[in-house]
Amino acid sequence: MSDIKIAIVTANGTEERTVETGTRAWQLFVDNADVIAARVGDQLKDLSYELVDGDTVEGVAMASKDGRDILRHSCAHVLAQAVQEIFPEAKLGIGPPIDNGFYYDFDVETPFVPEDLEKIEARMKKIIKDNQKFSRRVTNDDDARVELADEPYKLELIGLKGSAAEAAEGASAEVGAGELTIYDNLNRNGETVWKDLCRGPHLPTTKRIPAFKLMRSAAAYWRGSEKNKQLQRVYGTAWESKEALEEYLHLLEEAERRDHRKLGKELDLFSFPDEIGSGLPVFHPKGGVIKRVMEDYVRQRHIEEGFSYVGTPHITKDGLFHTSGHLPYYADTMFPPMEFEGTNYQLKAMNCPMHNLIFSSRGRSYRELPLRLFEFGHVYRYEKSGVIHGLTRVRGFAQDDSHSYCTKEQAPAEVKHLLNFMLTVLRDFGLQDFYLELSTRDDSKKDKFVGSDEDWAVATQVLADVCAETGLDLVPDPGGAAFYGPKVSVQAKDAIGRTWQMGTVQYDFNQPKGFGLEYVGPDGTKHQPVMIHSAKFGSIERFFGVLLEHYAGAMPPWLAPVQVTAIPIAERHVDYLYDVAKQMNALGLRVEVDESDDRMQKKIRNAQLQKVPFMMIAGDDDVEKGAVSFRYRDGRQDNGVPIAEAIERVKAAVASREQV
RNA sequence: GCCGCGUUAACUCAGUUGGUCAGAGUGUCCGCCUUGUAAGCGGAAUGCCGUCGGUUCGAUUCCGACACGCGGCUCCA
Repeated sequence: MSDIKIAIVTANGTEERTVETGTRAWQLFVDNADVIAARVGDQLKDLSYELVDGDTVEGVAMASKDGRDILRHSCAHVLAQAVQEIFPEAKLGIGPPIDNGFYYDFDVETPFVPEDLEKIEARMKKIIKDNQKFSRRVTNDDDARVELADEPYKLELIGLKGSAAEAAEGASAEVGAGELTIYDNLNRNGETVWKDLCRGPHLPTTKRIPAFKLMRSAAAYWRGSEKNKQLQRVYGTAWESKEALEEYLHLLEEAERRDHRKLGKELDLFSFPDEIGSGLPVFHPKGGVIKRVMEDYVRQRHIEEGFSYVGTPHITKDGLFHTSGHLPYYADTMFPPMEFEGTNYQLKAMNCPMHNLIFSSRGRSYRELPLRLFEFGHVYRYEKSGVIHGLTRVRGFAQDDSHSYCTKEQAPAEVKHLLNFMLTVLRDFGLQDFYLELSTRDDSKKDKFVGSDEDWAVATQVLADVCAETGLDLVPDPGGAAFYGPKVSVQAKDAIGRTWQMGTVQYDFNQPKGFGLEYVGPDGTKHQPVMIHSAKFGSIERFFGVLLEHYAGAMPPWLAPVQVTAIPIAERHVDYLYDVAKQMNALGLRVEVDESDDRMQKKIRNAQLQKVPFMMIAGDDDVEKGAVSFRYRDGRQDNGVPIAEAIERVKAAVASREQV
C-alpha cells in the first residue's frame, strides 16, 4: 500500500504528514471529539472523506460557524425523516441551515398544528438515539430521477442543478454545482431507512446532535415565489451543547421581554386603534414626550449641520410622482389615488419630489450649493397587511428626511458629511456598534433601475469610497438599490446583539434630470446638480421602537417621559417634595410627585415598573437635613443627598444624555 | 397579498363538548391605614365574550365573511 502526503491545519500552524492511501479524514481527528467535519482546501467534507495526495485538511469543530451549519443541516434531515415517518405522504422541499437554526419545507395535505410538532420532535429524538449513519453516495441525474420519482420538488431541483443559487435561497444545500449526491441514513444493521438528495456534508451519525428544539411551523412559498404553492415550513434550532441551546432560548425570552409592542402598552406610550386602521399608530402623552425629544434633538442637529428646515404637504397631484419616476415603480405600495376636480391626488409616499420643487422654485447659483433641505416628512405607504409590525413597519410614518443638492464634485464630501453626521446622531442615542450595507443595482434586472451604466458606476463608487473611509465593516447588498440610485444604510447592533437598519444615504442622479433641476455655475452656464437623500433615523416610528427594545423600556433620563418620581415616606413630606419638584420643573426637568394614598413601598414598585430613572424619596431624616434620597432602577440607593446637589445630578444626567 | 393561529372587563388571562357561563388577578372608584426603599386592609363599579350574517327552539360556544392581532412567506423607496 502506498503512502500519500497531506497537510493538517491546526491552531498551531500547518503540519505535514504522510498517511496510507485510503486514510479517511476522521482518522486524523480521533483525539478530538469536537471535530465533526473536515475542511479540505476550501471545501467542507464529511469525516468519511477519503484523503488524496496533496490535501490540506483542517478539522471543523461543531461550535464554529461551519460546524453549526453542518449540525443544523443534519438536524433538518432528521426532521424530514421524522415527518415522512409520521406523514408518509409528505413531499420534501428544501431544508437548509439558517441563522440560529434550520428549517425544512414539506408539501402536506393538512398544515401542521403544534401537537404535530410535539410528535415530530419525539420521533426526531428516537432517530437521534438510533445513531443512524449519514452515508454519502454519488449518483447522476438519471439515476436520481428514478430514485426520487416520488419527490416532485427534488426532481425540480435536479433540473435546476448548477443554477441552484437562483433556484431558491437555501437550495444550494440540496444540490451543488458539481456532482449530485444522495445521503442515506443507515441503521445499525447497515440498512437504508431514509434518504435525501443532498450535497452535504453531514455529521457522521444522528447521535452527534447534542441539543435541538422545534420552534414553529408556518407556510412558505416554494422557491420563494408567491406565484408558487405554499409549503409547510417547520423551523427548529440546534446547538453544540444543551447549555448553548438554553442560552439561545434565553435570548429569545429576553427579546420577547423587550418587545416594543408590549412595552408600548405597559408604559402607556402608543397604541394602534382599530378604528384608525392597521399600521397607523397614535402616540400617548408619555410616548409623545419621547417622540418630541427625539424630534427636537434631530431638528436642532440638522440646523447645526447646515440644513434648512422646510415643510411640505401630505398629498399631491399624481403628476409629481410621474415626474419623479416613483409611480411606475412603486404604484403597488402607494395608496390608491383620490379623484376630485378631475384630478388624481396621491397620498405622499416620499418627500424628495416636493423638496425638488423647493429647489426649482427659483434660479439657483453654485454659490448656494450644497443646498440642504430637511423636514419631518409624513409619508403613507400601502404596506401589505401581512407585513405590518408594531412601530417598525407601519403605513404612516415620519421620515427625518433630508436632500442635499450639490455639484458632482461636491458629492463625495457631502456623502461623507451625511454619514458622519448620522453616526454622531446614533451614538448620542446610545447605539455604539455599527456596520454599513451598500445596496447596488442588480445588473441582470436593469429594467428595475433607471439611468446609464456610467452614472450608476460613478454613484456606486462614490458611496463605496466614503464607506471605506469610515473604517466600518461594509456588507454588499446587490440588487437592493432604489430605482434611482445606490444607497448606503447603517445597521446598528442593539443591547442584545440584534441588528437593525437605521438611516440611509442615497446618491441620486436621476431625479435632478427628471425635474430639470439646474444651477448656474461659475462659468455662467447651467448645470445639473446631483441630490443626496438621507434619513438619519430612517423613520421616527421605527427608531422609537428600536430604542425601546435597545433599552428594554428603561430610557436614559434625557429621553425618559418621567425623569423623576418623587415619593414621600408619609403624607407630611408631600409639600417638601413639591418644593424640590418645582425647582426641577423650572429647569425643564420632568418630575412627578406621587401623592396617591398607596404605601411608600407600593409607590416605589410603581415607579420601578414604569422604569423611571430617578426615584426621589424624602422622609423625616431627609427633611431635617434639607436632603432627598435617590433610588435607581437597579435598586441602587443614595440617601441624604442635599437638595441643590440632587437637582444638579438630575440636570447633569439629562444634559450628558447618559444612562443611569 | 398568501398560509396557519387567535380576538372574553382598561390590562393579563381562566371558562362554556350550544341551555343560571359572565369569572380571577391587576388597575379604577369609595372608605380605613400615614407608613424608610418592589404589592397594607375592606368594599364597589365595570363586559353586545371583535363586527356582521348564517345554522338552531336557543349561539360567547358551530359555520361564513369582514376587521384587528400574532408567527412565517413574499415585500420594505
